[in-house]
Amino acid sequence: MTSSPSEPSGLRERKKARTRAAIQRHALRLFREQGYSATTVDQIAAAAEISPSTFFRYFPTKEATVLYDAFDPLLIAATFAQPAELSPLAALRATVDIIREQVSGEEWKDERQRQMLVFREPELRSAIMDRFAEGIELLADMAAQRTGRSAGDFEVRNWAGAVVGVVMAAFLGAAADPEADTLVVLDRAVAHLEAGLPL
Amino acid sequence: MTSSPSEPSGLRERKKARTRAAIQRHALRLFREQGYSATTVDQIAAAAEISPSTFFRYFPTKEATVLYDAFDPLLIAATFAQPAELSPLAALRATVDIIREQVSGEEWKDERQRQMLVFREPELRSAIMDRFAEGIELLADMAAQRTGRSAGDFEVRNWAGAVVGVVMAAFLGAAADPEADTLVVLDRAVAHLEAGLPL
DNA sequence: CTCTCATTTGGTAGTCACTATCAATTGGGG
DNA sequence: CCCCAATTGATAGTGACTACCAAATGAGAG
Repeated sequence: MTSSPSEPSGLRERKKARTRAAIQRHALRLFREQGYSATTVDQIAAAAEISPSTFFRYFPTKEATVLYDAFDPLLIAATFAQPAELSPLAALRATVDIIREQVSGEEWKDERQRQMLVFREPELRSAIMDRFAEGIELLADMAAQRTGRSAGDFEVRNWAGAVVGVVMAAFLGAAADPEADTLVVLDRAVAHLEAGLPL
Repeated sequence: MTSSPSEPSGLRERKKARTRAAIQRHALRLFREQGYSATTVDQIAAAAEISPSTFFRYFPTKEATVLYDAFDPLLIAATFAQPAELSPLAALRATVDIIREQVSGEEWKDERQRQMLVFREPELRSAIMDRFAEGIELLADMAAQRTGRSAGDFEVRNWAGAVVGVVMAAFLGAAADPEADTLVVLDRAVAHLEAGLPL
């Protein structure tokens, strides 16, 4: 993985990337050690050896250091890339499988840490919940495309809401249990939804 | 310390209730007139003729002035009060009907205003999304009670997630459309979910 | 009716996230 | 080697929110 858009690759860019990574690393470490709200931006900046001003040039908010999800764009791209003949739910399931294959154990361990932090800290949780709301739009678009309906269609949006809700419950549940495997929980959740949510 | 709950008593309590209502009223008015983030707590306090210190004695945060939902406890109580033989979804539908009957047109108009504000303002939206997450627990409890399962049961929680997701989508959709009737949208959403979310 | 006491209030000072701005530094191309 | 543009740090604010203290006030006791 080099660079996504044009061809930047100067020494300058590499330094920026390193600074960004350092900020994020120290932020996560401090959050883990002292808790999220007990950690100030100044502390993070000091640990990363930059000025507080510079911190805000790399991240718009303190939240953003934890909230940025590297897998999110990957996940979205993978979902849209699934063969058109798959049903929306089948496309989703295929996406979960892709993540399982492509993400290394090490990466996933870090991601789990991040998830537990985000879903437990109230301040962070409300922020991530908002992203779930955005997820409804995304899923509605995907389902609309796959079924030939409009993205504004009530049933499409309602379906997307249900899927997001089920995913939310899965993440919330997985975050509460340190032993849980998010992907397995996600699989069960989709399967149960597909079966019509029998109780 | 004689009695804490349900004290209808003195002039002191009435004044407090009036102050609280005044803060909320002026806050909502200012938010509507100038926007949420452009309104400062000091402005609200000035409008309500109290000091900023006093503002925070009545509301823990600026958000709280809009976020408190008077119908929420009513709704919860009504749901749990439904006959035990109703299925969880039937109990939910019955609850929506109760709201429709019990809430006056005037109250509902105010509530609609509040909903549109909360679901459109990003800062407020993330806060309300968090309450939806809490809603999962609530619904899981309700469904667990009604089906004789445990509240921690995976399928119960997954079902609750789907319901909350569908309600989220309904509110989000209704907030985006000034003409929409939230309760009607809610009815359609539950019906569609009950039908197994066909696309 | 008045005295006392607990509650309520306003004011002051401080912390922290975040914004705006400006001067100094630094990397890179010519 | 030098100049330009990007990057940085420092300074000064704003606004939400907390901690604290001292003045005002309602309510019950005498």
